[in-house]
Amino acid sequence: MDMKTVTRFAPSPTGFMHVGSLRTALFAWFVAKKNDGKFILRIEDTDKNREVEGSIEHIIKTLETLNINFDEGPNKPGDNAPYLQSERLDIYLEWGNKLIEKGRAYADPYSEEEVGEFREEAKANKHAFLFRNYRPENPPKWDGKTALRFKSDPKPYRWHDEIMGDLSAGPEAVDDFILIKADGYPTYNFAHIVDDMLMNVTHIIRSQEFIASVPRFLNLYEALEIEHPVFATVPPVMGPDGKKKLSKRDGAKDVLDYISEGYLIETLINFIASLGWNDGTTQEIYSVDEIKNKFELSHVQKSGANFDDKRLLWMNGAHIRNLSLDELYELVKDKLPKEAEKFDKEYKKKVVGLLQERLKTLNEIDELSTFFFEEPIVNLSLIEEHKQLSKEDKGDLKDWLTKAKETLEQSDFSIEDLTNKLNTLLEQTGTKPVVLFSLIRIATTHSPQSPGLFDTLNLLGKEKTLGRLEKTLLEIK
RNA sequence: GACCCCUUCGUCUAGCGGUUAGGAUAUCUGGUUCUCAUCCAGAAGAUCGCGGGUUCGAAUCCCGCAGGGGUCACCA
Repeated sequence: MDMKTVTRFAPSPTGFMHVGSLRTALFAWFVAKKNDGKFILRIEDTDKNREVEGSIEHIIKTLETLNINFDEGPNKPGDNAPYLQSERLDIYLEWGNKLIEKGRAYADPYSEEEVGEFREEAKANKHAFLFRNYRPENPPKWDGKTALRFKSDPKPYRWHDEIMGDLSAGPEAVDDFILIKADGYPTYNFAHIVDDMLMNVTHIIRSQEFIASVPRFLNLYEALEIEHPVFATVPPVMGPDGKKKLSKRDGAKDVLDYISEGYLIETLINFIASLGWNDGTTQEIYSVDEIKNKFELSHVQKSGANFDDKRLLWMNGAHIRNLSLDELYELVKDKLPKEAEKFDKEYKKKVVGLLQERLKTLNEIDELSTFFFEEPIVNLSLIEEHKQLSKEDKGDLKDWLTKAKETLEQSDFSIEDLTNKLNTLLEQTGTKPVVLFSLIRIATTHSPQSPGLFDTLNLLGKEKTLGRLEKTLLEIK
């Protein structure tokens, strides 16, 4: 018997993937890969009304962008094809008929409206609604034009969940539910059980909205005379207010948006995995491979976690700093200012190197590197609003800047020489570093922030530095 | 109305009968010749939701309660 671990991610094609759905996919992927198993992408498209066009492609694109590679899926057929439930209708019919033969399924003689009335009635009497209380005595033979309903065998259940632990529920949690809808499509409740069985899925990793349905699933597994896979229920990801599940309405966004905003794949995976999972140590920053190797369902938190984007931002900076210069350059080379294309790769790489420890997102490279590629517009307000420089006399400032220019004219612009000459100037002018260095820094970058002065001047080079100083001197009256 | 699950610094979390309740982030302070950031050092921040028990001893085990979340669809 093949005991290979098989997990699946089974989204419905109703839109993009957000943080919550990505986490479920990630955990399933980790379980498969850690155990050298198989990861399947299955699309649960059994509700035509809710389907959003293009979302299957979008989900696949998301998984591929994040390198969450599945072994089988709609565009990667294997032993278990097809992977769209809408293409497996004959399979569900076959298994539905088996249940009819066993006396465990029957044609639902009621219309949706009639069932709705039963429900209202139960609600009015403050009772829990159970369809089985309305179960028809002699249901008609099922002709496939009405709903096929499961004939439940109510009983209490105790079961184990790899994350939630030991769970239990009474017989009131077991009811007759629809297996196949009047339109011929199966419900999730039926289709996923049949598919997981046929695809040899060993672990069902799903979000917690299904936990209340497990007793009904257990009853169906029994009726089908099959063993159920390992269950693992992932807690919800909450919105920033911590009140409710993160939803699109509360600002949950497309995971791909984070990529286009300059977050790294590694950050996203590290961050989302850390929302509920840890390895018991104090480590915070993990590579994807590390998580894959260390991941354990038993170490997943039971309670919901808040999505805190400040922590995400910190983690992104940490991952950016862990990158080699070559890796970082490849990631940001297309995000540099337009003018950067006029410069050679070596220069651009040096700019990226100086900015690496300052980046929180990749996209910040544009704004932070502008003055390395474009001639800045002289901005004296940076001097006027400077804590120290604003206290100095304008004439003195002009004098010091002139002397700085004269000094730099003599420099070969190596970091060593720049350091020596500017430190000497510091003594000659009797100024403090905060005054002289800030002044030169602003006069050459006209930017509220930059890398260190010597690094900046060294990279800008003599010609540009002197040109900018001259331009600034002309503006100071 | 019924059923189920959850509850440790603001946030993410460690902890699984004996800890000064640890780490990270966020916040604040100081240092790193200049800004921003990094890095380093430090501060503050949790009566472990509340109330009972069991025990020599409980954040950890048991029972209530409260708060939060989820489910009760011909949606997944």
